[in-house]
Amino acid sequence: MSNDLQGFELPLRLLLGFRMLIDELHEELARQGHPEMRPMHGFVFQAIMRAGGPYGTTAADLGRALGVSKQAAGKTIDMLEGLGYVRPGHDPGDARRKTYTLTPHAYDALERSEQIFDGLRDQWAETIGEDRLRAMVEDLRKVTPSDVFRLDTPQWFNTP
Amino acid sequence: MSNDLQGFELPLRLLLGFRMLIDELHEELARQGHPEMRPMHGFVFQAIMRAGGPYGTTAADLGRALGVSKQAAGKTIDMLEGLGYVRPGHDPGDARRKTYTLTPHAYDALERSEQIFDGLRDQWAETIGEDRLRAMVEDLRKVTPSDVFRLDTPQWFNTP
DNA sequence: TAATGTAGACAAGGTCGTTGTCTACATGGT
DNA sequence: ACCATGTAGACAACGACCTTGTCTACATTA
Repeated sequence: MSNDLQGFELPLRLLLGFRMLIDELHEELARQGHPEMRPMHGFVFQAIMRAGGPYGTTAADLGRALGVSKQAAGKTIDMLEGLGYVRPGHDPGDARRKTYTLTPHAYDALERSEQIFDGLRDQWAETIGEDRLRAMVEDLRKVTPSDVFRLDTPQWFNTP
Repeated sequence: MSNDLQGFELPLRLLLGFRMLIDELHEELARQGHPEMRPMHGFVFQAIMRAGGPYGTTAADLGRALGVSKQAAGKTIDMLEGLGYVRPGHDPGDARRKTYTLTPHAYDALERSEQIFDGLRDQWAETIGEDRLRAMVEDLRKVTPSDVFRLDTPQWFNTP
């Protein structure tokens, strides 16, 4: 390998780096009591924490945050509810809204993810150096948008 | 934004960096006569060049290279043939093999992609410095696998 | 109070992947 | 030379997940 890639190498390495981290995260999460979590779910949890109002997030909120239809977001929520990661509530100020909030089980997954990511970060720092890793993140911040959550990424690979 | 991300930031920035580059690539490719190309196709082209034998690549070859079934790979090839990016041939040494090779139109897309990526790379270098960009790629090489092509990435987001 | 907009439920359909089956051809051991 | 085994490709059924469209209940604003 590593032949006539040139300009292709930068994007490819970025994707590979991402996939490695996420794959190792989920291997470890599976060992720690979260075998059903999918790569997508981490993003969904973040979106549920951010997108909704004070009483939680609705399917419509989530759909907008993730760039998918409210129906698709609703199905994701159904699955997460089945897995025990979200639970339904309601908004006392608006009888239409069927809100969802993260359960302790979801927060457990988030905390463990945080720790696992920290461990992986340390591994990278050992390999390339703490200063270089810090520089990488800093540089990436400069060339990527700050409004972060727009995750229609799965099918995005197959768009026009 | 940029609040309680911590360990999440590294993978997130890697993904965002990847998406930015690929999105800008395809915007520009669309302007340059390739509006039907999808993010996935670049990987498929690479795989078609690498995976097959001297007479071209079969659907089964492509499926193995991409980590999908031969049927799925076959459908992708059908689409690419419809778009004029691959054309069928045959392997004189094996009558079963229905091979495909890239057309000049596909090579045109690859050359333009190369140029566009170079331009984007230059933009990044202006923002963060040529040396820092070089360091980033170098460092990513150290922490990512060298056998690069395994692109079942789309649905990968939604695996167990 | 009436017009307009949004949440959620339900249904139909599309895209793209999967597995399973069948036939034609290749290959390697006997 | 022959036969068992394996693989390529065509065809079909099916499943996961997304979409659009429609309908009703509730909110909001003129």
